[in-house]
Amino acid sequence: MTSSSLPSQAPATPNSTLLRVGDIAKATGKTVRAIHLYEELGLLRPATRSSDGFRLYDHSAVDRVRWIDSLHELGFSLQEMREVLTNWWSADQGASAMTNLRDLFVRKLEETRDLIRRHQQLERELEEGLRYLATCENCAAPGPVHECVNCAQDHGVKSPPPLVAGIKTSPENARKSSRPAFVRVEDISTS
Amino acid sequence: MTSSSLPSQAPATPNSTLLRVGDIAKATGKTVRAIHLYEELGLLRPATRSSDGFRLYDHSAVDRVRWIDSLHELGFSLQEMREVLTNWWSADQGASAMTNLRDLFVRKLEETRDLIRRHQQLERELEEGLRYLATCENCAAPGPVHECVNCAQDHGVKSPPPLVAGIKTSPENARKSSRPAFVRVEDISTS
DNA sequence: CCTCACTCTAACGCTAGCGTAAGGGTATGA
DNA sequence: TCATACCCTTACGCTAGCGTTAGAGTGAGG
Repeated sequence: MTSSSLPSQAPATPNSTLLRVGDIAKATGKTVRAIHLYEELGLLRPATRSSDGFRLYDHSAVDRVRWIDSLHELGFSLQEMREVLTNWWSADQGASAMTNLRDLFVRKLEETRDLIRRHQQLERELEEGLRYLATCENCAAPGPVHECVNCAQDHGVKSPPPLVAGIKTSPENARKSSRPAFVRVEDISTS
Repeated sequence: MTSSSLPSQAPATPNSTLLRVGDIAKATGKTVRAIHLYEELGLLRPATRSSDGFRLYDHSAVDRVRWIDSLHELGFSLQEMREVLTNWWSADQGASAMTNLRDLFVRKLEETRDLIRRHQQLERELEEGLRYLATCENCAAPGPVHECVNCAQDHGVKSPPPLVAGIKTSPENARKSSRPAFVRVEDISTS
């Protein structure tokens, strides 16, 4: 397919340790467009340009892009990342830059842990839903799906877990907002 | 401020168990606009309308909105939720509907666990970053921030963790894509 | 020599999930 | 009687993070 170890097609420049944008893209799994965007937003800059205008990066650019990716997963926006960078490099003393960064990390660590807790909660709800649905295997009154709303089966719990209850309520809610939709008031369960 | 226990301002209809869109909004923390959107997308439908055209919901609508919220946190798009609903209600037999739902839950459970693992990884990286930065406290050579790139301090690890390395590489990357930017090739660390 | 693979800049397009405004109606309470 | 608090529909606006043309240049291999 493509030449094995060379940067791309050509060494591109005497200094063969430089990478072109496509190389960065392949190395990081991003698209060329994304790399360009990061540059536009001030997150990344080629070390230099080749004579014909190609962007040339050194290897640290790969680290930078991976850094961007990690922070993105941490919920940072690209703008926030730019603030982190300018914040760091605008501090004249390393000590204060370090302190800022540490505070940021502490905040994000808390947020991350919070997010993990919320997802663990959702994990439990899914498990609960599955346990509930498992008892449908031996349903005492198999029938059309709309009868599941008034299910009398013993599912081991008082009421269906949220993730199941949300579905079973109010049948036929689908249908993309057409005419006013009329429903007889008597049909409404008076709860 | 607002009337205490009444649906809103008025009972709105003989059947006092019905809720208006504002009530649903307050009960779920969503905005009225969001509720309307859910309806447009076929995720929710008022049980009926009042004589003057107001949407009137029964209490199960609150469950439905909470359900939407949970699934949203699980990474579902509103479109996907609609598919889940139509999928459920279009199955004529409860058994097959249940099987579909269970498969979906299983898939999402895996995804959720995966996501938790990824965030735990990020959590570790943050902690690692903090441990690294902590050793900056007793920096042997305090100075301007750009010297941190060649830090000779013993941080207890061979190389700075990714979240720190990504920042320290290539200084001054900020500056919103202006002129071509020239850099002397000799300045590039040949890694 | 021609074609392919790669690059450039500039700029419009797109999805999601609402926000927000415009223009108009109803009902409650001071 | 008026102000206030709800509600309605329609429809354009907005942010993020790229995707996707368009139009043009460069170097290498066959």
